[in-house]
Amino acid sequence: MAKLDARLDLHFAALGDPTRRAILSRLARGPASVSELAAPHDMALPSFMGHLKKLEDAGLITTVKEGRVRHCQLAPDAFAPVQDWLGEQRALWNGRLDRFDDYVANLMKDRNR
Amino acid sequence: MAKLDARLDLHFAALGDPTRRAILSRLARGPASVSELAAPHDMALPSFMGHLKKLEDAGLITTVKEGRVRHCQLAPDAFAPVQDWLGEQRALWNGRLDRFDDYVANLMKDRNR
DNA sequence: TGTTTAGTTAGGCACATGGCTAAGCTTGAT
DNA sequence: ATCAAGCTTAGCCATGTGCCTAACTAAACA
Repeated sequence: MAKLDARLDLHFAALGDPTRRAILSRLARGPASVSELAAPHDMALPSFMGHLKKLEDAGLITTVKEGRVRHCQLAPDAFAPVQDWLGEQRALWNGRLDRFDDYVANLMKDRNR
Repeated sequence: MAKLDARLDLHFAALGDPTRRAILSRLARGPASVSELAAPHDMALPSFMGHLKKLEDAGLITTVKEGRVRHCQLAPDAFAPVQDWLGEQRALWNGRLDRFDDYVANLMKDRNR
């Protein structure tokens, strides 16, 4: 669980920045080089690379260097951990509702006695 | 778009911390007071309150003070913005957006420059 | 009325984050 | 052999984050 936690930390932290979400949206349309990705963002290249590094550290994208160009693409199943966590929360919430139903059911039973 | 962006920033940033995710998991089981929530976390109360504040600022939880006790609960549809964003990404990935949507997205990108 | 309980406010410290410039290093083109 | 393109490294700065302690306020209780 602790390992998963650390991964989720990186995932959510990476997603908590509009520049990085924009990069992901761009990559969802297809792979691109660093400078292609950087072009629409009014930011010095080293700053931009910092964002790419966080996305890669989080496992959201993968990059390969070919010659002097680095190609980037979305990682397969990039959002699976986030989806899974949301699913868990949903399950907890539903469990709560189930218990609430039980509670109400019991109340009714008691009342009818 | 800019407003949604800011909201997503807060959401994801709030989720990017294990303490705060634990709070949400606890609240998914039902409402609780501040000290009930804080009990399992080995942390000074002011530090813990900082986490609660971020969750509330992000709109993930709501709190009400009754007497000297502050009651906390999950906000209704707390995760909707995150779910929506993930849905969008999925749609992009699946290439489900038609040309008009693409056209609008590009327009907006240009406008924001 | 005095004490305990439950938060809150104030302030401080260490480290992370997000931005910059300047300089360096491969690779591809001329 | 030289120059340009495409990163990459190094180092700096301002601000934000996450934690702490100490002192405070406002209920609830005895």
